[in-house]
Amino acid sequence: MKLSSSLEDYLEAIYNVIKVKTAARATDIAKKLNVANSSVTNALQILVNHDLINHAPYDIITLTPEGTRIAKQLVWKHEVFRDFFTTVLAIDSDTANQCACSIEHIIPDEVVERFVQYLDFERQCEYGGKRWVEGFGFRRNAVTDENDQCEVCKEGQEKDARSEK
Amino acid sequence: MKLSSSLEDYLEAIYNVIKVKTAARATDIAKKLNVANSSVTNALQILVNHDLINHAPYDIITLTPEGTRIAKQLVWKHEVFRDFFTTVLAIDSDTANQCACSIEHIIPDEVVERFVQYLDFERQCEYGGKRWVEGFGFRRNAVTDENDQCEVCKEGQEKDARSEK
DNA sequence: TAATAACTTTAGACTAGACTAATTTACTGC
DNA sequence: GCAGTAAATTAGTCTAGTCTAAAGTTATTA
Repeated sequence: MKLSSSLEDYLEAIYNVIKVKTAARATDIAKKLNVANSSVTNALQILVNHDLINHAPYDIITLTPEGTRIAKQLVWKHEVFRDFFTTVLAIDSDTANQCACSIEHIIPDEVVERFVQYLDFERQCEYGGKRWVEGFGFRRNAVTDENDQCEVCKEGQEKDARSEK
Repeated sequence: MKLSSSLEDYLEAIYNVIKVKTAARATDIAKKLNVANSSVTNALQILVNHDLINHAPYDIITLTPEGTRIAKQLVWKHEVFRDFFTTVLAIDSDTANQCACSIEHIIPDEVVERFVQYLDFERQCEYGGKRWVEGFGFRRNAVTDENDQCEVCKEGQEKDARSEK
């Protein structure tokens, strides 16, 4: 039962509103997603049919366990991508969020896992960490001359040379 | 004049067919994109209206200069992402292509540029290159113990220690 | 408690993009 | 040069997702 990007957006928005307000109203979602109220009503009915939310007409909106599970997964993906874009690629936070928001519906779980592992490594690895350039992200601006070698490479090579003596 | 993902797919498919066959036919595109012939006809009319392809009914399909420009850009994005997924994250080539195919319509140019810079660095940097694990991609499996340090980090530290003596 | 405001839903229209079935056109081999 | 086949187009249908406008429901407050 694969949800469309659009329905995933609704579900995620509901989750995010509930995190702050304990229960969501249609208007909250409409504002958040910048769509008409009637579009929300429409989406809610579908999500109810899929047993992802609890919602009677004119009533508040809450998530079912399954809805919560899926929403959390979406939020997780969103955060992983936002993180990757800002931390590794040093993309500004608005663009990073926008990109995350669209690709989170597309990239399969296994691939997101790889992003997580990669991010973890970057954070744990001494050498990786050292190469992080404030405001530019991991390594992005690190290649500084025509020799195709960054400062860290050169340092490394010098050390290699010394330690091989 | 932003094209939809779907129209971009058609344009890219046309480009790829033309690369091999000098001119494309509707059936080629239909097979490539796995859609009905009539869907292709439909898309072609829109692309003609946008001056991205040359095509008279029942005739062959070629790209206009503008169409070529856009198609090339799409192919470029596709390749950058495929590269990133296979080379850095060590995703299998099918999945990598699928992911590339969907996010190429979404990620803005500036962000793709960052991916390129990142890939370039990974290829140029001695230390980065050394950490590439065959079959697992750059660094992915490099963190091997509870000390949160990979082999390369340790090596590096040992060298640091020796060279500081 | 009645009026009003705010919210929600319904009804109906529209668009993009796909499909099938029927028709039209172009090509190929005799 | 014509018959048969392959390809392309047209016509019409369907779905998902959006919208506006109107009507219905709930909540607030005088």
